[in-house]
Amino acid sequence: MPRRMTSPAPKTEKRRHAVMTDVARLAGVSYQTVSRVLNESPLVRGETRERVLAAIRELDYRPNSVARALVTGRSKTLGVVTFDTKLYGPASTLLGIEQAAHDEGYAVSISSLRSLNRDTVLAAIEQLRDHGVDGVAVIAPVRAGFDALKHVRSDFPVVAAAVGSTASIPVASVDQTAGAAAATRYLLSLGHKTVWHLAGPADWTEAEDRIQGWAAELEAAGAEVPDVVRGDWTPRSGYELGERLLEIRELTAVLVANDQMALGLLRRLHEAGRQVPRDLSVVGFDDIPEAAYLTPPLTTVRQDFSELGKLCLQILLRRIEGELEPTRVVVPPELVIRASTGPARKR
Amino acid sequence: MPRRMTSPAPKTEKRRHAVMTDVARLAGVSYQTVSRVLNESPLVRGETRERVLAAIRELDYRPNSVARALVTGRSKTLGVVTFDTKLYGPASTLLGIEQAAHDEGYAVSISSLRSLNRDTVLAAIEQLRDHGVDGVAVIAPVRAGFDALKHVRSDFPVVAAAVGSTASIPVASVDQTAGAAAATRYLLSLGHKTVWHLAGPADWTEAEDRIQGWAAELEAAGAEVPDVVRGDWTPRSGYELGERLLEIRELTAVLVANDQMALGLLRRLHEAGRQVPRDLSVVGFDDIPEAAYLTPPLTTVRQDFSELGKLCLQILLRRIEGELEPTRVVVPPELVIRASTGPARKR
DNA sequence: ATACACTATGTGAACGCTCACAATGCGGAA
DNA sequence: TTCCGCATTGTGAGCGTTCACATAGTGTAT
Repeated sequence: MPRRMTSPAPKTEKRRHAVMTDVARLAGVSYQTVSRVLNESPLVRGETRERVLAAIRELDYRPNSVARALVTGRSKTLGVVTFDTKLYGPASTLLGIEQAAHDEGYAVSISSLRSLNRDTVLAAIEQLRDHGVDGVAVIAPVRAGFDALKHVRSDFPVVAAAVGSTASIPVASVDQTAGAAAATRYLLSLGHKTVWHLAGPADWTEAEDRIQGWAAELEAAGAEVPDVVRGDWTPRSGYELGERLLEIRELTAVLVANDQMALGLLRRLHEAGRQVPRDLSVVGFDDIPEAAYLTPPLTTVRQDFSELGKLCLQILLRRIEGELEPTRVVVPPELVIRASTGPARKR
Repeated sequence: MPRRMTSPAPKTEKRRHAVMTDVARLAGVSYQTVSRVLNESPLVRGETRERVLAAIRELDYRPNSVARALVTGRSKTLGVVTFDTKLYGPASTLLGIEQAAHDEGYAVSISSLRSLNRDTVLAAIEQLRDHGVDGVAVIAPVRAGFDALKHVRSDFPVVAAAVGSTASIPVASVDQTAGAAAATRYLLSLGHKTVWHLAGPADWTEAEDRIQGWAAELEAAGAEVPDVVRGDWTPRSGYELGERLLEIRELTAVLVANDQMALGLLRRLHEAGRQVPRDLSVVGFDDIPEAAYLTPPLTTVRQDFSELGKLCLQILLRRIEGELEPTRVVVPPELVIRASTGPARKR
């Protein structure tokens, strides 16, 4: 029985790693019995099990998950496709998914995109699949990413995190519309005639959802719906677009689509000598850790990203188990009132 | 030759996935020739290669990396152990490693710790190893994490990112000492008698390195070395410890160990009516995207985390290739001067 | 011609595990 | 006693690759 490395052992090389046969031999059973113990089969006599477990401990045996994956077709590994993990939202969602996955005994492979379009998302999913993952979660809250998911072969489990609202694919998301509406409602309740909106990029579905919630709330209140101003999520864009907002005479309240832009805007307003919230109220979105310590502390809509990640994972696991219908789960956001909002100033 | 799923096919289930034998059959060669084509062996006639490639395309054949991993013992997957990926530094480093790894054809499995000590780090590494990764990078810039690495069996490739300076293990790090020294030197050059330091937790090696750089620079300049004040990296702690700093009469300049704490401190100073930089100069560390848009824009020490990630990966790959001696690489930081620093005020 | 070095391709085995089924031993019902 | 069923264990095969070696084919120095 010629092994790859035959008996005339070349170096003092110690046995790389114990395998199932080694354990079986030491315990005086067959490899199959070892396998049964490992898989917690009830068909093993208590005493035998003990003997096997002892052998496992003695040899410091670790099951080879690659071999197991080969035969079972399940790797107990999940893939996550992300974009721009420096952003607080994606980073937190990833973390949520990852920790939930580990709790369920899954490893997590990530693939972070540099550019985001249908092809890159699709390619990343395929690559993960080739690496043997059992399913993939996509944190790509742009329309392109969401389109991509429709093109994944339907027998491969995929979920989307925080992708927009109109989808035929399984999705976990924060209710952006409700969040934006709540913030808008709050500002109106403070006496503001209307609320401006510094939005995110048009291809981000969550940006669109926020616009929708904001506009709907204004309309419901009979308030004017101003044109949206588009930023790109960065503090820089908030700063630069502050310029534009400063020109608007009647501006008394602005809903900003994320905290980072709000931060840039706050800076610009400060430079222009505008007082927040005396002259102008500002609401952000996300509740980044910094939000409470800005000047002034930022009123914002908190998103529970780790909850989102958890739910996302649950959906994915169910799909892996074979559930077919696309589940959709929504996490409610929460308005956190701090010091950047106040009553409308007298005109 | 009984296959698992025999000819009396149960459902209209189409063939799950083409395998090498299918390609071989279609191309009229043996599976081994297909393997050779896949592995770019020169021992294949051009015409044969073409035929095989055509068959691969036609069947949409994808090599099964799990099977390959089983036989080669290489999975082309790397593991990354991280802590608190919501923090800007770790998140960015992870991103750097991940993207560099993908460029090299490696997949990346992550494991993010909830608590950080020797056992959790070790357990995470083992778990990744059990899942078949070829090597592991640890982003755990605390002493405990670094201790853990010394206990990993030496035949398994491991690198540390940004772990402190005294190590017998392969490490890529930013030169914290130099960064802190540069910032301190700059403040002294502005005429400040000495510089206070709001440091990070004592078990973080980068916190200690920064303290060391700061203290050394003060000593070199013959300046008094005040007691350090300890924060925990959060904006909250910067805010709360601001209280303590406010009591110090002679305080004119403070070096804060990261931007988030600096942000909290700035907030506290603002509340207390202290003007930055007129009354007090503040320098941060990291250059988070928000730093330029704080009030005032923060002078800080920029760390190139993605470069760090890249280097980290290179070291890891070299180890996987069999390099033995622990390489150590250092990335220089950069002092970014903005508006939170200025000349010392008259006492 | 005969051997000798290639080149190009094929065959058998192994990686470490799980699945399907066979084999063994035992107690109790017939 | 004889047979059946059940609990327990073992055997053979196969997952989809790659590695090591064997074989066939071609040209060329001897």
